[in-house]
Amino acid sequence: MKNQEISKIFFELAELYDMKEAPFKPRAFEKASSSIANLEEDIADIYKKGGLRALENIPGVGRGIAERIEEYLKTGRIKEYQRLKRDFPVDIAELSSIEGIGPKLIKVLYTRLRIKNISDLEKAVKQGKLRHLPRMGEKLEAKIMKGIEFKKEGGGRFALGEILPFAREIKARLLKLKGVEAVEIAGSLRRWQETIGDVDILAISEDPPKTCDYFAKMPEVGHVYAHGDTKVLVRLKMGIDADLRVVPKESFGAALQYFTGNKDHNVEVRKIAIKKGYKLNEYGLFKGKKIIAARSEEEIYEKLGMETPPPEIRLNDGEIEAALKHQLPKLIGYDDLKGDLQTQSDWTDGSNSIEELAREAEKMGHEYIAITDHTKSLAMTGGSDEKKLLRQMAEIDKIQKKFSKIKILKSAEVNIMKNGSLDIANEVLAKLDVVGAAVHSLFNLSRNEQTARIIRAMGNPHLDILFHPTGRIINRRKPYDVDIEAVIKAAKRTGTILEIDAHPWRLDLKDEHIKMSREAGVKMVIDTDAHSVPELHYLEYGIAQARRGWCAKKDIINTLPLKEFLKALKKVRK
DNA sequence: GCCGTTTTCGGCCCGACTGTTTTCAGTCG
Repeated sequence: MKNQEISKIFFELAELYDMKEAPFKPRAFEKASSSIANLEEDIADIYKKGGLRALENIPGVGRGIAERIEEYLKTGRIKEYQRLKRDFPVDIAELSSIEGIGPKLIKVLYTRLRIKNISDLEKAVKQGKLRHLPRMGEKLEAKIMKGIEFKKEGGGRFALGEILPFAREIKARLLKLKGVEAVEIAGSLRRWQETIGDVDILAISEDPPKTCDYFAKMPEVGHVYAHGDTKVLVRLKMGIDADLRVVPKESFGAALQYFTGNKDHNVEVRKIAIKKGYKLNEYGLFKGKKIIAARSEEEIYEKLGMETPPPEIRLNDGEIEAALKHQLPKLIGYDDLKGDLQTQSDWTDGSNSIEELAREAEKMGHEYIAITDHTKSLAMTGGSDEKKLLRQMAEIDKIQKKFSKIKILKSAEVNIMKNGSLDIANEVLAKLDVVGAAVHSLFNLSRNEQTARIIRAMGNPHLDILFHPTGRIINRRKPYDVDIEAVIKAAKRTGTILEIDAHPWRLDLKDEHIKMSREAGVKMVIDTDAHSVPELHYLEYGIAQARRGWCAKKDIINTLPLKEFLKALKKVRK
């Protein structure tokens, strides 16, 4: 797949044209670069199928850039890039990944000091050479050294689940400060993105400088990049950056709007404002100097003739068009689920008893909880064989007597074998209330084999739900190679439900697959994959994921009350 | 170089902070 190579070349072209102070071109290449990096499909396939015309359908790609892509696919290079690169034979992408280094500095670094990469840069910094460059001094030199160190530490993006609880704690602490009226978490956290690059927090305060001071001096802070009266930028010791913006009460909605959408969403919304003769910034929607709307997000979007898109979908991925037409879907709500369908008890690798899990689920207001312990071929977890499963079912009958408000569903997370068979006999599966199955082995099968294996399992009339359909673990394990479109088609054909695994390390299906499933008319469930009582509260991550996939309540089967839920399973069970 | 309810030319998102300046360029989000 050449997407990343091509994306990198366009990123460097953007920087190269920035060095030349070319107007607008840099932004055009930048946009094309990020748009190509985010493509799901192999760009070579797009070209093969539809030629230049198809390439031009990629956002930010016009005739000119399409031709450059064609050139690269045909010859393995782009002449314009090679020509420009002759003047700056520098690893531009690497250098600009360092905080504080942009195209102008890269240019000076090379022309004056022949710095080509991070290791050259590090040497020069250590020799104190940077401070003598124009508009440079000791402080900037130190800042760059810091940037190099951070880069070496890795940094990168964190899983949502690692950061959200932490951000909520900071929010709670800020709210306790005197004079602080409101605090909201914005940015990618408010959008519930599966990985988070930094933490954005907004506050209303009677004393902005004091609130900023508090933030800059929190014990978690490792380094302060910037500390003004209304804005603080820090690096937390855990390795993620965090910003605080203190904004006036009158413009809180505008600030929230400004700091929630991803960049593309915001740019589009601001363009709509301009078309209507307005200007939109973090202080409000303006006509000339006059404020038209600022207090709430809703009034801003309304003045722009739009519905307010839920934060989770503010990505310029179709939501703006839908909002302009007043055709945004009504997304599933955070209180809409009636039960959990994947939980592991201490019968296998969970750490709590069935009763403890059921008790907590009941407290959360669930109508049902499925106990889905692993099965025998997952030996390391003490997975159940048929006998153990039957024993567990009898045990659940006993435990059920202690509960009146919640139904404990007999279930299992059955293993899908290499050939696509399930590792529990059909006679026993037939006795369960609901059956889930998943791949836990042989992640390296070829795409064809893996896909065929999973589709064969879905053909089993006893299998209701395919758990974590792609097997990925965020930041740790890539999904196995599987044709997800084929899986979705098979789900439709066989009436198999696809899982949205809410566990913050999994979030599997991911948003675009959820969107595809929904469009194909495939039903889904959201469940926690909890291995302990606290993890039963992970549901919110799954709901957010479903919202990011534009799901309505009706797309998700476990929004149904118990009876209807059971009716929605495969016919063999009815 | 891209793009189109301003539609094939003439626009292109916007502001805070810093460091090095004596009015602003560069970077970032």
